[in-house]
Amino acid sequence: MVAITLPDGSRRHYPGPVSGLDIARDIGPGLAKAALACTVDDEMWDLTRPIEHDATVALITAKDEAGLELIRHDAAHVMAEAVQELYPGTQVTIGPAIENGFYYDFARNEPFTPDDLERIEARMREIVDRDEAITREVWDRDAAIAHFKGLGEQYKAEIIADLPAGEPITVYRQGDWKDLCRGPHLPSTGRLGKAFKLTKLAGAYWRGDARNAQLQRIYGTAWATDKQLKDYLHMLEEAEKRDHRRLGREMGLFHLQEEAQGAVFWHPKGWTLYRTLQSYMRRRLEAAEYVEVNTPSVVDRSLWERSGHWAKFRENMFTTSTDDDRMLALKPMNCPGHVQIFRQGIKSYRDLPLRMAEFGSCHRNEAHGALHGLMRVRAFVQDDAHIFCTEDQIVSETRAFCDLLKSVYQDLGFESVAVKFSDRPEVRAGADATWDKAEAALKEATEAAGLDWTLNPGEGAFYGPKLEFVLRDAIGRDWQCGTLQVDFVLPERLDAEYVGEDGEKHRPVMLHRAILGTFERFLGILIENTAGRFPLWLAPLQVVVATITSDADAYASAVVTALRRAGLKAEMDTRNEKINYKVREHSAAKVPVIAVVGKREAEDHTVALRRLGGARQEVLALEDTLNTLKEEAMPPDLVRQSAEAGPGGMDRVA
RNA sequence: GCCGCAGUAGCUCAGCUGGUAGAGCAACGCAUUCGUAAUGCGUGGGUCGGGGGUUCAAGUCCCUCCUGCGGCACCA
Repeated sequence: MVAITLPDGSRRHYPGPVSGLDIARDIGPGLAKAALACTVDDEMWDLTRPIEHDATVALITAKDEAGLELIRHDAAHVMAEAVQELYPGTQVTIGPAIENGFYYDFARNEPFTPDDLERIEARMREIVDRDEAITREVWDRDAAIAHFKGLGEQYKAEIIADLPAGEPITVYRQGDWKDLCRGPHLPSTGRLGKAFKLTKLAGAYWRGDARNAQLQRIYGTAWATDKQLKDYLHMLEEAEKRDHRRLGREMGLFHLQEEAQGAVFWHPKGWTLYRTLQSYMRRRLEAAEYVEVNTPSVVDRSLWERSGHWAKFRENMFTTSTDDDRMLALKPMNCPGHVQIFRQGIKSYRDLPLRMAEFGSCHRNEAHGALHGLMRVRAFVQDDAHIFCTEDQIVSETRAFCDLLKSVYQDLGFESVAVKFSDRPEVRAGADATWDKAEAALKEATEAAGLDWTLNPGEGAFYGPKLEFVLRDAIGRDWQCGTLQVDFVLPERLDAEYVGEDGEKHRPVMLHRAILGTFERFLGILIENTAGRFPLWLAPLQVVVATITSDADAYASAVVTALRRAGLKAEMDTRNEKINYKVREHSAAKVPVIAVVGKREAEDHTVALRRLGGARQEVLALEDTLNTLKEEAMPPDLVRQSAEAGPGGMDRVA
């Protein structure tokens, strides 16, 4: 007897071994048709694999996230089968499901071309039509190695040889094709459906190691239904329109050119945006009791040798030399400079925590292939700061930092942030007890700030654990922006010390931290996140006053002057064009507010306001317009400040 | 840095198997004074990414370098 418990708690009894498919049929033909796999005691199983003991079983369909993952994984297998049919001699390696799709890495001497993708996709559809049964087989390890070696599949043989002893070696057979795979899989290739598409071709190193051979990776996307596929492709097209490189050009924010690879030419509007964000950050840091400093950009090699950068970071540093042969380097980070300031004079425990901020211009010679618009540049400015504190202050400082970060992100429109917690790596400096303390402090503080985090095991810096705050760009790529790193090493190397309560000298701990990360990257993300429709307080051009006919030119000029006096960034459009044309153009340029003035407005001293994205207008008296827009354009931190000041403190009550 | 793809006017792109560059938008000029997402007509604009080669002839074919794009590796 086998007793099967279903998710709703009901129980079914079977005389002998039973498969997920049997159970599904038992429940109903609809489910039998929809079921793709099942979970047996929370472990994913093939639908046809016999269950021999009492278990809790849940059936998985394409509506489940797990079902979609199965579809994607099968798509990878079907693609591999198609590739091996079309291009004999190609070796298969690995092919997992990923977010939105799948890939498979192949080893083949000839490169695949975009035309090949079409052929492969067509063959995949044939394989789906063949509806080959997919069956699971457990093999003997040596037999499996011999089998794949015999086929010339060196990579597969290597994978099997590296599997931990005791792990069952499962081979999945679909038609005449076999692949080593942990599974599970769909019952047959027909179940995959045809809502898939091969999307891109790329190189990828075997086992992700640049010292290994480079394989050819084919990416695809796969979905349960054609509609889902269509929606996804549409979403990608839409996302492309908000690419910050495109919007940067269209909106006249910045440009890049080959003579200064990886460095940004900020145009007036872009630089206004940049400065607005920087002013905001500066106010936030000041309010959080940071002090701001500025340290040299070009620094003698000897300092970098002492800090350890010369040994660890040399490849990424730009260097220059003087006539007397001194070797200098452009700073890639601000930290050594900050320690130099800390070291001036004697510091007491009373000076700690000392929060030292700098919007310092840094340069790193990033690998050519790593450059990417504003997201990965060679010249950048961080909202950088180093907190010199005692070990006992790590918790409170981290907590304060997480709170500040959360508040800043919220102000800038990011409600949820992915937080990665990277703990001790194998090779590290510092005693285990110190690491225990630092890791516990980081965790506690992150949770106290209400941030959800995931563990990134062993990925911490050699000098301490770190938090990474990751934001996502328009097409789903993740970029690390904020960070907090606990550092026990640099104060030691650069000999930072303070006098404690006990009168003895002690080493401070350094917390390296940034919220935005770099202004460049953050602005790239911000442009994509807002699709260029910045909130009024950030918009580099807030209002355009557009005239209907030249009769209103003088009044328009008065309105612009009044707006500017009220602190708004306003421009005037008195061109001899129709109002339709002007509205269209400024809307396309994503100007948040268009103030239309014609004869009527000039006579009544009013303004017809049109908001970006809205189709309606509201006619307001000029005075009201000024007050309304002034309020709306107030940066969020100042809004809070004036609210705290209470009624009468300032105009605005949030 | 590695693999693949691409580079034609400010932008988006066309230019078949080699015969000497084209459209739309933008810009500029003229006309139009108009009530909320494109007024009409006209004009100018290109060493076809750089260099080399093949050819009577190269945007088109070959080599090479540069840059960009998509991944991979890297991201202290």
